[in-house]
Amino acid sequence: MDTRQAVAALGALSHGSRLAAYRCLVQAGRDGLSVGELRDQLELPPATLTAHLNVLRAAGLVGDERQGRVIRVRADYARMNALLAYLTENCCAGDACTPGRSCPPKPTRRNKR
Amino acid sequence: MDTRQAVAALGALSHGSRLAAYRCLVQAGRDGLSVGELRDQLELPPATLTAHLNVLRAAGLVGDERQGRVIRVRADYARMNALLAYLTENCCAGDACTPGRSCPPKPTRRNKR
DNA sequence: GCTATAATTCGATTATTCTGGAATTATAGA
DNA sequence: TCTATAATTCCAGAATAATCGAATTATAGC
Repeated sequence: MDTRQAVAALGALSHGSRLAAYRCLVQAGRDGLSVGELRDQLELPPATLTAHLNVLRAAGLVGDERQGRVIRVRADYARMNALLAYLTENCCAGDACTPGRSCPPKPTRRNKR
Repeated sequence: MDTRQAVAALGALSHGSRLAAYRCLVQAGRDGLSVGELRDQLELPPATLTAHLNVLRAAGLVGDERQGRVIRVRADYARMNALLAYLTENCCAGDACTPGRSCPPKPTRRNKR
């Protein structure tokens, strides 16, 4: 995972509704949830939920599969692991921190966020 | 760490410049860096850097101490550990995930983000 | 083809964040 | 006290994100 992807993943999770959605999906396990089930849990209007899901999708944190009329959404565990690994490697805390990494070059003008 | 704090921390890190700043501070270790040193590394205008630092401060990810004219900024490792713990506990990935947690109640109207 | 249901995209509005120049505050040293 | 330096706050404009009703697309079943 590179910095760009980490920023996208962090941004995707930095919203109460999206974090809640992601947690529901993690808790739901391998089968995930349909969009409708998620909607019942989170009580969001359809367009709003879709917008949030699109952010999570773009960040690669969830994947989905159409099953007939229903779209089943799943947490992408590998992605979350990659994010945790990124944070641990690059932003790790306390005594276990490995020094010696160079300060990253400044981000490119576009897409800092 | 509660959800509110996690959202704040994730939001603080979800920006290229702030993530870069935080990484510089982690890499700098216990002594941290002065704001001026950070400015040299990141090449940001003073007001912009201060604004970003204020976000990191509000999220509790960095702390600072005035030393004469200079303000020395340090990464708060405990906070990052708490964030990693939060993500691991609530959004953990793959086979090690502990099921059985309940889907969180929907966030309050104000301050979802 | 028709109807019903699931979910999305479209489009417009509102809210929030980002950015950075200029003015301000804080401190050190002469 | 005066000057210089460090960093901040203030403020406004630009950019981006959030929200969600209405229209649209996709699919199933008859």
